[in-house]
Amino acid sequence: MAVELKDLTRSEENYSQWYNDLVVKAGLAENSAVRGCMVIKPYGYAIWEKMHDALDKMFKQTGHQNAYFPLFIPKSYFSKEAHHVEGFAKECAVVTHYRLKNAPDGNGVVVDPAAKLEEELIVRPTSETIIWNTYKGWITSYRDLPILCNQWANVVRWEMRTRLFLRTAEFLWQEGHTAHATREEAIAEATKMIGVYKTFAEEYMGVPVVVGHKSPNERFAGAEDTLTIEALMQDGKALQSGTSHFLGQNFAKAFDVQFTNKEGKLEYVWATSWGVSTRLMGALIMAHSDNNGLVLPPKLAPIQVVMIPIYRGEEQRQQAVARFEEIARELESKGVSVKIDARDNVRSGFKFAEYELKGVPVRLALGPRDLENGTIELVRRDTLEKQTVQQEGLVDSIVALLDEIQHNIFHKALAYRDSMITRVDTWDEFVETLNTKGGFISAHWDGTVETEVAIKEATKATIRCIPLDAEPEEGKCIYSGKPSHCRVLFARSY
RNA sequence: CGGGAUGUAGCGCAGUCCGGUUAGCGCACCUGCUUUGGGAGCAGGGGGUCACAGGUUCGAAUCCUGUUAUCCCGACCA
Repeated sequence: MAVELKDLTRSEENYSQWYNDLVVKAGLAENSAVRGCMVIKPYGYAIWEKMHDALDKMFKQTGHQNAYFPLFIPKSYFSKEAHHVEGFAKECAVVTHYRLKNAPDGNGVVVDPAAKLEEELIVRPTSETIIWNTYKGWITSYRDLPILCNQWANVVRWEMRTRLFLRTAEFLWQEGHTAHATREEAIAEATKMIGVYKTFAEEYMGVPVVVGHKSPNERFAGAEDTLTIEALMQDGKALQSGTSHFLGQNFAKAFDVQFTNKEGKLEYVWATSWGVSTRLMGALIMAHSDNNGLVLPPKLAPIQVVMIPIYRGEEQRQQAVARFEEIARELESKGVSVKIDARDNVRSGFKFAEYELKGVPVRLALGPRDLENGTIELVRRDTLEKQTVQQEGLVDSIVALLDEIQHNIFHKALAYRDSMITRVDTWDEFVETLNTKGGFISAHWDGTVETEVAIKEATKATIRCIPLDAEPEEGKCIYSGKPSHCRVLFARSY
């Protein structure tokens, strides 16, 4: 059971190895035997469930309802929106047959050629097409609008290279799909939902994000505008953590979804879609972890407080556990999730290390010395500070401490992120910053795809976003020298 | 699909160049005793189709040929 993280400096090339090691050893996930797919283990799934629950609540508070649409999308639906197909065609898993039969040579089974599907089915890489095909039947009048649906589902994108949580062939996500009577309303919806993501990332995950527009080149296939939240990982690379798309009337036109407006005229419906995925788990892990393992924000920690009895002999063990049970009941009554680890087959030091690896925010240890003195040992995961405190008033101070840890984790990440946004005005500086410091680079861009692509080819850096709060500022494009009206954020990214 | 590498116990590896005892080490696992306030110690034990197939040889983890799988770097991407 012993686990040991390689003590790697996180700014180096082996960051990805370190990340992988951490994910596996903390018991979050592992690669499965199926190519590019991942097994999410119970502890990792518990964190995802916390994310799911918090997000789901936020969606409902903003008026959305959950629904469910098919996993399989007929190829013909898929091809109706030209940009959309183009964007996803290269990474689709396709179902061509519906039956197997015993192999003629008696060795296992083979695909039955007689069971070829007349029309192939695409395993959804995203559900716009199947949903808009369905919405067509739901919408005839302005009275049917808006439709505000969300779906929790798995999707499949056959990526060339995969990485636990960050890019797997199959991943879990939610996708919201809304239909509106006006352009303005749809834009407001897309903006509202990227705001929900920002709130979630910052207040629950403790991960600061920049909200902005994607450049046309990075836009979702089939969208008129893509809004994104961009987070920064500790190795200085950016991670697109959630997107919200204003789809215009593209899908309504592709699927012929029209409604009669108040004036009795036919109009195409306006659409949005928005999603976040298990990739958020990757963001959570990479934004906060240290060389002792995960650091989980209390709001997403499956176990917020772990209690480890210190003892010699069964009698002392029972005494410590009994006291812990009292404290646990009190904590639970205040909504704190606790675990008493009374295992007798590993030593306490092992447990300390294990819960640090798993990122449990607060750890309590209680032994004979404490029982005598009315004290208890308390360690917070974010700073690893250890203190011996009075048992009296413990529960209230833990509740307050969890808040403080949540706050501290976010502000630490925020300070780092802010220190990693560099304003740059020349190409040399741009390249230099990218290669030595990393992080976000705030620079002028002439607004053309050619320049964006050229910069990407030269440096691997892409425009992460055009921040929503970007101040208008006259300047010259970092690459072409042509005039620019505001700064955009560049970074190398996952 | 290009370039590079690797398949030896559950995991991580040595051994391969230069063929030769019963294939080895660390971790994990099992048993016992002692331990228990930061990843325990000692003793004993179990676990192998050396990726697969063929070839060379008295003899192959080691040499040759083919196959296959995985990983890394590109292209692709939430």
